[in-house]
Order: sequence, then structure tokens, then C-alpha cells
Amino acid sequence: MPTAHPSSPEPLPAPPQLSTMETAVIDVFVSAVKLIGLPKSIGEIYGLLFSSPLPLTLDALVLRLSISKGSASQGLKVLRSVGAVRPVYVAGDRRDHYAAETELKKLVAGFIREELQPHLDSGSERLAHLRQLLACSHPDDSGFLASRISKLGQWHTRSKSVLPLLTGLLD
Amino acid sequence: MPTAHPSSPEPLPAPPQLSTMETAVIDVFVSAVKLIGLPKSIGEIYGLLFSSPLPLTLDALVLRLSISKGSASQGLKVLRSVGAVRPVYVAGDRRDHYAAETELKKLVAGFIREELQPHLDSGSERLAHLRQLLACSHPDDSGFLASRISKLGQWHTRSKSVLPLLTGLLD
DNA sequence: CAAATTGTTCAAATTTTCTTGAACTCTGCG
DNA sequence: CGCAGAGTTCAAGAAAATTTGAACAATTTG
Repeated sequence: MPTAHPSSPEPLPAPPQLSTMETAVIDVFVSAVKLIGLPKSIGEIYGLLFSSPLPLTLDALVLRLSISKGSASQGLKVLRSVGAVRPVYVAGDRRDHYAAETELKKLVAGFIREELQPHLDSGSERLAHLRQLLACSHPDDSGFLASRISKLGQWHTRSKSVLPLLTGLLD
Repeated sequence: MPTAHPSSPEPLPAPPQLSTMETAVIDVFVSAVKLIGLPKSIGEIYGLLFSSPLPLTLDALVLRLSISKGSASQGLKVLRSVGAVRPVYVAGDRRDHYAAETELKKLVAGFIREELQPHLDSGSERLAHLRQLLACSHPDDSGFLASRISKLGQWHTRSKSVLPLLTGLLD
């Protein structure tokens, strides 16, 4: 903003650098997302939105977090997909504004649906493949393997039934 | 094995390269451990042990999986720590032999204890830090932040109570 | 419609994480 | 003792994941 105008167009100038508090909150979320195997930038984005009383635009995230537009765009895509972030309509602004979803149950449900379920599903196929291999295999040593594949099947069934239950335990 | 002897010293020669079945089983575990954020080699080791009717030594893992002794050692260390692998005494062999633990409940409990709990614990400290920052902060804008930090506290409490419960749902 | 604004994509660069291998420790054995 | 076998450690190299940035869509506006 080279030209100085008497009245800023933005409602709030939004301090360019993060406050101690914001940094500390973001830090919590960065650890959390890394724990569940998501990139740091996603924790930063969610953390800043979580700390913000007003919904923020992609530009604001780029500016305040010093991350690239590409990262912000990709990060928001993931956060939207798991329902961790909600687009908020703001009158007279073409840009998308985002707010953090703070209902733990929703966050966990979204994560399970988008990140965990797909793996369980591909697990079904792999399990089928294993059973097919077992059928062809040398009958001699198949006894032990049969028991192990059966065990895998038990795990799979159990996981499929427990994961959805997890959501119910929250909130 | 350049020299051919009439009788092998090992009980079973253990085919140097993996069978189709073993590869498929290992593949399942490699995906699984990557999902929970552990290195591939750990999935390979556990997968081979899971497929093996007999406990295996570190050397056997190195040979059959074509991984380095260092990887095998470190991988076994993690697997031991979460209780995914059990040392088995074998008479007349100084080497450690390992068998896969196949009780899902134990595996999950071990993972929670070793990998998840520590993060929840450090979370307590960070939360305390946040509350301390809040106390110092500008009273004006502290209203919103106070509510968010309170929300974080709720999440934390909830997680601490739910994680242990999870174990109970299995088996 | 042309220009400007917003957001997306993706190959290349960077950063992070994992793996390797050689040096080291620790035991047991002769 | 000193050697040999088994396992660990850790710095350096290799591999994998993330981030960047610039080109590209898509939309709105004048």
C-alpha cells in the first residue's frame, strides 16, 4: 500500500505480525495436526482462524502467516473437506471469508470420514486380495497364514465398527 | 551361501526373497503404519513378523527385508516400546528372537500410551501457558480469546477421558 | 469485452524425515 | 584377558513430503 488514504478500506488493519497469544495458539494446532499427519501449514491456518473473532480471507492468512498463496489455498481445501473451516458470507466482498469450526465432534467426524475411512475401504480390497492369494497357495503351509489372515479380517471388522462409534463419545 | 553343505545349520533356510503372500501382508502394514505416522520400515518389520510362524532375529529381518541393521534395530525398539512385538526365548541361541503381538487391544493401547498420551501431556503445559498469557493480556479483546481458550480446555479434558475409553471398545 | 481480482494448479525448490553404514558398547566364551 | 557375536547409536546421505511461485482459470466489474 504505497499510497496513503485518509480512511482505510479494511474494517480492521489487522496487525501484520502475530501476537504472542496467536503464536501460542497456533503452536498448539501445529503440534496437533502434525500428530495426525497433516502438514504444518494446515495447523497454522486453522490456528489463526481459531484465534480470530472475525472470519479471514485467504489474503489475510497469507499476509499474517507469511505463507504462500498456494499453501493457503491447498490448506483451506483440506480444512474445508474435513469441515474444520466454514465459509462465511460477507456483504460487499467478493473474497471468501473463513471461520474455524469449533465443535470437536464435527472435527473428529470429518477427519474420520475424509482421512481414516478411505484407508479402511482400501483395506477391504487388500483383504480380498489376500484371501484370494491364500486360496491359491501351497496347502501345506497355509494353515498358519490362514489364521493370520483371519486375524486381519477380525481387526478390519472391528475397526469398521469402532471408528464411527468414536464420534458418539464426543460432545 | 557359496559353500553347499549336506545339512543346513538353520532349522529352516528361510527363502531370501519374500513370497507374494508375505509381500501383500507387509504392504497392508506399511500402509497402516504410515497412516499413524510411523516410518515404513516399521510396517515392514511388523508385517514380516506377523507373517512368520516362527519368531525372527534381527539378522533375519535385515536379510529378508533388505533393510539395514540400524533400521531394524530402531524399528524393533519402537515396536517393543508399543508392545507390538514380543521377545521370545530360544534355547541355545544368544540372539533375540521376536514375535508379533496380534491382540488388537494391546496394539492400540500401546500406541495410545506411547505416542498419543505424551502429546496430551505436553498439551496440559501449553494450555497452562495460554491461560497465563490470557491473564496478562489486554482486557479489551480478551473476551473472545478467553472463550476460545476455554474451548481448548474442554477439548483437552474430553480427549483425556475418551482416549483411554477407546481401548475398552476393542476386543 | 477487457481489465482486474480471486483462487487453483503443479513442477521445481526446499525442508523434513527416514535410512544407511560405520564406529561403538556390551556380553559371553575360550 | 582378548576376540567374536549381537545390538545400539548417530552423523551423513537418500528419500519423501511440503512449500513456493508463477502460470493458469474463473469471475466480476467498469
